Amino acid sequence: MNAVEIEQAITDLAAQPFDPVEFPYAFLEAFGNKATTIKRLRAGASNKSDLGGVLQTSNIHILTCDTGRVTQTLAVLKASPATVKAKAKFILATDGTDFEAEDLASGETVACAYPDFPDHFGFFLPLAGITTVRQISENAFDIRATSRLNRLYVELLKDNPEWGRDERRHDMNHFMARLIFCFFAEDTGIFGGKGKFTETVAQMSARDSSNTHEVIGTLFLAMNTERKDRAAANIPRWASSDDFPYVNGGLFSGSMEVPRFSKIARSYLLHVGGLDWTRINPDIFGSMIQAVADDEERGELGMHYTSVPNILKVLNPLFLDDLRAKLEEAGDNSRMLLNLRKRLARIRVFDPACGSGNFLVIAYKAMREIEAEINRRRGEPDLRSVIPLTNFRGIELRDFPAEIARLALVIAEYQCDVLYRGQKLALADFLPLSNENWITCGNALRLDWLSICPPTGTGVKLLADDLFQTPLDQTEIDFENEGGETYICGNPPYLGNTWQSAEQKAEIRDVANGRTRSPGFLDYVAGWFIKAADYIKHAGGLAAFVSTNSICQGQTVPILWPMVYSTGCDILFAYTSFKWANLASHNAGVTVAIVGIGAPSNGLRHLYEHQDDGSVVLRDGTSITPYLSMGSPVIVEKRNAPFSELAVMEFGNKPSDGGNLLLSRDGLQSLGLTEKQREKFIRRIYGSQDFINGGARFCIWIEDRHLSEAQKIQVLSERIEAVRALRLASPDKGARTILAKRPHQLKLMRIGNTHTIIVPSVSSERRPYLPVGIVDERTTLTNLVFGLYDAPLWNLALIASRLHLVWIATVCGKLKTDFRYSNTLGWNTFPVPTLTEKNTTDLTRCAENILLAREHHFPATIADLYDPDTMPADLRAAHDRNDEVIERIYIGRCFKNDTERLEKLFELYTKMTVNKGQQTKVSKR
DNA sequence: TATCCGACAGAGG
DNA sequence: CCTCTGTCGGATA
Repeated sequence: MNAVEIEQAITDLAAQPFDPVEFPYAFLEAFGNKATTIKRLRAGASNKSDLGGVLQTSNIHILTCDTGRVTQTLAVLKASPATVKAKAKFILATDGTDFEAEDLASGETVACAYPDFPDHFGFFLPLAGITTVRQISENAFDIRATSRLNRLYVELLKDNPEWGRDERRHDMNHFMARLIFCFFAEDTGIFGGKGKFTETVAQMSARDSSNTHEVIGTLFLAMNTERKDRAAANIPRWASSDDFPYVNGGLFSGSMEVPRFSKIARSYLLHVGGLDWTRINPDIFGSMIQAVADDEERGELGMHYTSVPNILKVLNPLFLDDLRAKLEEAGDNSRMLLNLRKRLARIRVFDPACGSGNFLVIAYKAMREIEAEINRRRGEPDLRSVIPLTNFRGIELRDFPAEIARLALVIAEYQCDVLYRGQKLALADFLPLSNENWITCGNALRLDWLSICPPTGTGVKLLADDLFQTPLDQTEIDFENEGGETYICGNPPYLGNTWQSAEQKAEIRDVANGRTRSPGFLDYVAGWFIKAADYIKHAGGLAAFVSTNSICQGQTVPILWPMVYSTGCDILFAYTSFKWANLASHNAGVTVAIVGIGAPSNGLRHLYEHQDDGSVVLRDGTSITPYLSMGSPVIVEKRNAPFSELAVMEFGNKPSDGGNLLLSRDGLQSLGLTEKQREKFIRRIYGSQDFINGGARFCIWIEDRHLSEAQKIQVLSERIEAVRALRLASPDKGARTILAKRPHQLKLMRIGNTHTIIVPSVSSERRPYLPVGIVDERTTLTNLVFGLYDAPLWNLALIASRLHLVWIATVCGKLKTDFRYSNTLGWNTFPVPTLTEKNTTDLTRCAENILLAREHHFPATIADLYDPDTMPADLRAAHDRNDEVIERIYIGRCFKNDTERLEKLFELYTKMTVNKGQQTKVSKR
């Protein structure tokens, strides 16, 4: 169960009549305990209570009691030896009127009226195993609001199905945004009297809900009508009082239609309104409720939000750090403080993938904080903010988040005013809302950013080819940015090339606009980097995005980065790969990097390197490579053949067999072949898994000349036919046309004559060396490993070196942060000095020693042997020796560290690409 | 034809 | 459940 589901469950529980016997079980069930767990507690088997209550080991001790004895009961629970013995985290006592609980670890307590205990659900979330993310209990309000709005939304769509169709979705979303505004406004004093909106709806609408939509519609109309015009508009007195001011700002203009409310929907509405909306966090809340309007995402309601610290990883280096440094520098100098304030007023923040606006909101809040400090130092604490909300611009594809983004900014502005200037001044300046809409709903890759975020005073015209896509009113909004700065930021969508729609591919191709031959390889997020670079070329500014880390790896680098560099942009700062946490259940954790680009300046570049232990180390330097390492930008292009005398490395066999040609050990047994048949028709096959963890797989291996003989064996011919059928049905043209004609074989039929050196394509980053090994002439490879067929052993020594690992880790792609080997990107590009005969002899011996050391530990697997915590000393020594021999060949001594290794490799690579010119095609065996 | 990638995916503790 | 670590096959050039 996720937090939203739990909130719903305990809200339901609190609404039911109190049953002292059932309550403990119902409470535990609401927190996601399984029926069987509850059953065992009921039966008493796992109930450790010594007081007649319910005590779940390592969780909670619950005791219901007679009226008026709650406090005493809690004390009894605390004193109970069973509570300690069962390591309970919480104790809870209630009589159905009062409710008290204590978190025994922190000593924090909750005491409230029984019906209000769901307000404290965040307190109990550890019961559901939700402890890892602190934020969720800190933002309990946002989850409750999300949960209740979701119920309302779903209920309304049930009653008004036509509002769920595409053409009415916007109306529905706009309606929800209006409601949220009203809930916020009624609790923050913007409307007269706390809870005035909800109260009015409750009073004026019939209990049977028949006229709820009319009451709400009337209130909306009032908020869209200036006082002086209300009489003429026939607005009834109850809606036209001072309690409901003129709001507008586009929020209450447009269609005034309100969906019809069932009785249930009406009660949900009143329920949502009952929350204390002053506690809303516009940044968190916004991204949580996005899912409300998304049919596919609704199952993970409240699970997707970007954490504030992660957003600051973008915003701080982008411009906030600099502003704070200037504030520091200004000290109490009134003139400098004034200049800084003037600068703040002209800063624009532009998020071209703004979602519900959390980057914008956080940037806005941070700037207000700086402004407030300036005003404090200048003795002007009451001064109206000079930071215009309209300078926080966004583009969002989805309608509902776009609505919410603007609302979130409006709420943030009000909250900042209250915080820094006081409630009274905040109220005085709040209404009416500005009429402009600074959040554009549309496709950021199709819209012209220069017209949505136009640089003023530079005379840049709209780009003609995008003009037709741009809503005209966007270009008419004045920016208060004369002579100001623009900062582009955000977390755009990532989508690998395999998963993009034709539409999305076309967008990327159009954005690249002929500047690369291979736009088809780019991740969708690359479009934002290219557009940002183009924007900066015309209008200046800086940009930083959270991005899948793959844009700084492997094949993407030579496609994307030359394009960005050609606009005159450079990487100014970056965060290296880290896991981007959200709470979605099946989310394995996407690995991201943050990259900031802009016109080069003389200033230092900042590289924030994530270390293995989770800490971040900041390194300053003059240049950052597109692989996010320190150093001048070298770009490694893939090659079809190695430099110099390295052996040829080939891709493994792709089965494309639907499991018919590959066999487990058991599968092989069950074929029931004779010894002779096995000799002829079966080979061992290795994938990465098989090699690293020591599995055993086999494959059916039928040479063309043995085909007719194989077909006489029924088990084989059945499998061959199954493969033929599968390949004929494949969406892959190659599989249908070529592979289906030889269904008795894997895609390739490569196998060594004497031996094969193999390298797994993906392996854990924890290992200190790349796993590489050697297999015999009866063993072939899947497409998950690379093979050097019959290659001299010294090649293995090179692959097993620290030097090679550093190269692969830098220039190849990654799967999350794990090593992903590539022959074209990593092996064929690996720079090696010319090797003498003595060199190869020495290296061969090193390779043999490594293999021998491994054999001493038979039957340990590669995974066992190369576990950094338990790697055997003799194997480590063999590798040390190997590294020493290799590094002497490179520079006559050992390298000091990986940084030096990489520098040398890039230097050699640059030399070799210049000397060798274009690669020479080497014929394959 | 060869091969890079995955807002992942599936196994295991 | 959360942690760990590499399958599999489509899309590309």
